Amino acid sequence: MPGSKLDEIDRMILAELQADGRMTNVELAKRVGISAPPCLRRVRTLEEQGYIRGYHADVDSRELGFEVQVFAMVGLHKQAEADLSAFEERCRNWPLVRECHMLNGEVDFILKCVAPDLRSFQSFLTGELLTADNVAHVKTSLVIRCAKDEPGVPFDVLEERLARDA
Amino acid sequence: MPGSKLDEIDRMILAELQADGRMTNVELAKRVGISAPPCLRRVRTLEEQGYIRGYHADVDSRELGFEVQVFAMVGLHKQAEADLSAFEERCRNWPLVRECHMLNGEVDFILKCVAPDLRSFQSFLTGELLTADNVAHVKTSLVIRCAKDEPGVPFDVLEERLARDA
DNA sequence: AAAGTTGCGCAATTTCATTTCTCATTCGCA
DNA sequence: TGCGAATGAGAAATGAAATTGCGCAACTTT
Repeated sequence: MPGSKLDEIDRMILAELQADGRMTNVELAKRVGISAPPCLRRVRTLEEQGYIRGYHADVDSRELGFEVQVFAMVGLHKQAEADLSAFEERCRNWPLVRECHMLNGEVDFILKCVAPDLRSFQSFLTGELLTADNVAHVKTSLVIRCAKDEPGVPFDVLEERLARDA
Repeated sequence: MPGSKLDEIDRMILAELQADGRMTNVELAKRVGISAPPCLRRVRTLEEQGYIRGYHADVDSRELGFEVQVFAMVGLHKQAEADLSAFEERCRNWPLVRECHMLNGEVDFILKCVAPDLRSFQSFLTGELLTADNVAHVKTSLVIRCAKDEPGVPFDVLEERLARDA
């Protein structure tokens, strides 16, 4: 069933695959201490139950010519659900917007954007984002450098917490 | 050599592996239209040259009990390089901080944090972040919901751009 | 305590990854 | 124009991994 609890081995599997998504199943099985077939069954189950959403290569966007990363804080005029959804849908259709999170507080959304250069970002900003319907104000901040970028779950914190609650 | 330009096939490989990092090499080769051995060689080369930084399972942190996501805007008192680096190093050692980006403008850093619940985030905020050396002010925003989360490169934009420049 | 359920490991089969060779194309250079 | 050398593709072979089927043991449930 969806929601059935994970045991120690499942969490180890998730941690290993988060760290290296292309690990072979036999290597994974060795690391978590069971044989390959049950290990593969567990992985499939974790995928079906949604614990694993997918696997992705981590591609260096700067190497590919996307030199610019920007965080954009967006405020809307109206915040009825229909307005919020409409803006989210627009974000999903803007390829330069890679993330769109709705926030509490004065700012309604934060967007993480990429662009080949400052010029094309400005073009997107003035031509698309600022002129989009219902957008009240946008404050942008250029990313100077990135000190840490590890999307995912801090499994060490999770284990601590489980140990404490036990 | 590092820096040698990518051709059409290389970009297709990157796009495919970004979309599905566990694709088998034969499937990948079929999709990009070459045979398996040269395809594997290209993948290895892309890895060595740093175009591919790694592969990761996309694990659902909410399913694992991390209910809370927060963006934290951090300002420091002093911004000499040593001060900036020191703060970055601290971020790398905080497991709840998953991303740390240095920004231009009034805010010095933006952090993306996760936590099991609000209480443990508040505890981190007051006990660690706010009391850390050189931290002047922190403004936090809770993530209400996430409309888009697709880290990586918009390959459609890349291809457009290459077609235009050609 | 018997029956059902769950999950493991072993063994066999299919599929894939990886290496090795050979061949075609391209480019520099005489 | 023609001769290597280099680059990169495909074909075949080999070894490793993924996947399936099955039996067994432990734990629940009744």
